[in-house]
Amino acid sequence: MRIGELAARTGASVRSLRYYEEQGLLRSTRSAGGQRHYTDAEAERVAFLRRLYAAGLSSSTIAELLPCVEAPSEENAELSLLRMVRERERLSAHIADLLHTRDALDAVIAAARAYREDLRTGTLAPDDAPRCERAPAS
Amino acid sequence: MRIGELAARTGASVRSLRYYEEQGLLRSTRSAGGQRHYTDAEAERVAFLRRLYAAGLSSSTIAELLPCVEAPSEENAELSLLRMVRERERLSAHIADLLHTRDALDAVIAAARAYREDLRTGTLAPDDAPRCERAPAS
DNA sequence: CTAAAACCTGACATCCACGTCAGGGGCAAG
DNA sequence: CTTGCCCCTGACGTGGATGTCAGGTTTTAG
Repeated sequence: MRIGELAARTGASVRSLRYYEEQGLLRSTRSAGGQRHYTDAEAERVAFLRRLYAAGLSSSTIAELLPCVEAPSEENAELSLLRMVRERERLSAHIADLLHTRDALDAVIAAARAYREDLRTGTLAPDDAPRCERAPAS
Repeated sequence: MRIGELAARTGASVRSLRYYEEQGLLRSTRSAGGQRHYTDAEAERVAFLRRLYAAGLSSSTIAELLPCVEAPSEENAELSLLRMVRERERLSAHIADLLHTRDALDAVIAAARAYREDLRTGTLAPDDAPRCERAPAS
């Protein structure tokens, strides 16, 4: 398939696909006229790349990991494995942080709801505003 | 405390703190000479802001949410609540996506480990490289 | 008092994953 | 051949959070 179809299938823009190639994350075969052609495998690769981007990995980090996926060998296997494990840890920490943040947001929301309830029932004492940013601890 | 100490305490750069203020996310009192002074409450605020930034919220989004935290009132309460709930959903979706990505990464790692094991035991068949990017489905 | 350290404003620089535009070709249908 | 559509390269624009520098002022330590 050509680049337009790959873009349509994966949801990445044409510009992005060329950018991925430029960064060494994606390959293509060229037609006689120079147009890029891809197989279904490349579509899967793009989906994988997009996941990694969404996980906050940068192009260069992804490029470091790809050798394993691409052409595993004795030389790079250990190094790639190490990097992947490290990225996995980073990702886990990030997820934990986001869960934490969501909890904080929940506390803010709960406080806001309680405040609204107080407004309705008229139980509001002066200066009794919810102090959301001091919600359940860090 | 002055801005340098606040920066040291929160891990944000001095530049960032001034930027937060510029965006209306942080306030300071000024000394006679014009220097910013902060209380412990501001340090907590900064920690809260950094959480929100880490969760992918932009300055403007945070600015939209802060009125609730800051000065809840009848007019903005409903709107802020709505926005917060929306951001909470966005955050949840993002977390789910990251968990998904971590699973994919785990699959890649497992494949790489298996490949390494094959190398050691010599059970490797030709062209038996792990195809990590085709790991357990999307 | 004086020097050093910290702070001020304002402005320009940077990074990164793209968007977008210009100017030009490939390629199938009619 | 022409029309239309998709594609090419190259280059500059963007946005958001932050780095960095210049030139000057305030605060603190000695």
